[in-house]
Amino acid sequence: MNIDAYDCGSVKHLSTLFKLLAEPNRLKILCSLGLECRPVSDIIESTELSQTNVSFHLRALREAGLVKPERKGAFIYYCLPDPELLRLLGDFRQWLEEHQKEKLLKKNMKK
Amino acid sequence: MNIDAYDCGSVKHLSTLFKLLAEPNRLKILCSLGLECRPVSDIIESTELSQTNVSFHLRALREAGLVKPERKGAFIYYCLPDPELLRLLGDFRQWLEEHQKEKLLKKNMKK
DNA sequence: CAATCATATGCGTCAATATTCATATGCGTA
DNA sequence: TACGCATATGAATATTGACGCATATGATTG
Repeated sequence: MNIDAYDCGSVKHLSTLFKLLAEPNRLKILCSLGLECRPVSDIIESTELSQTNVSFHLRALREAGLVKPERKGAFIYYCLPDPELLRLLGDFRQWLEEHQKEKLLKKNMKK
Repeated sequence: MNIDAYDCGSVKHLSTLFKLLAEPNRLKILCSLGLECRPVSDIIESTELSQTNVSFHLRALREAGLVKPERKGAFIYYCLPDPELLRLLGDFRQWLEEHQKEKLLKKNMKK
């Protein structure tokens, strides 16, 4: 690997994390949770996904520790154990917005 | 969508970005570039991937605007148009390290 | 122009992942 | 206990994405 290559740490672990975040419905779920804890039924309603599908994605997020389940009676509430993740998502979102402005700018300038 | 749901902006665009970053070899390429501009042959050498494969991933990154090609004679140099992306990767990496110490991502790591 | 080097692209294949349907499990209440 | 609601899981299918091979394109040099 090249001398001044940037150290991304464990590429494998990073990509595992990104893979989880790369699924639109999983992102939707994370965003619909926000900083609150919500029962699965809420998530199903706000994301408009099938129960099976929500459960499937929640499992992936849960096993990765990105969401934490907590039983309350018949319901299971899910929440983010670390809201810092939302900040990171926000950073990316902001970068993306700026980045796309530039891209549009370049496109328009060429014509 | 719920009232206090977190606004992740366009989930579709975000997930497209994460999908690009979720591929280990693409991450490798980005990291091997670092802040420098390098010809494809360099990338092939430092990542130890096949020429076809590097070209394949470079195309994806290029079309998303994550890398920028620049012809110099027979060579095509690639670089990050915005080094800020490396900072974001670094943030994630750091977040990951802190959470690794706890119990996060335990199952996905074994692979 | 021919030969060669650097890089890109079309195509086929294979593996991984998302989605649905049907069904199971766990909890609260009558 | 039996029943209904909330959530999870297994099997089957559909979709996506990575990779290699062969070949094409575009630039350099003789």
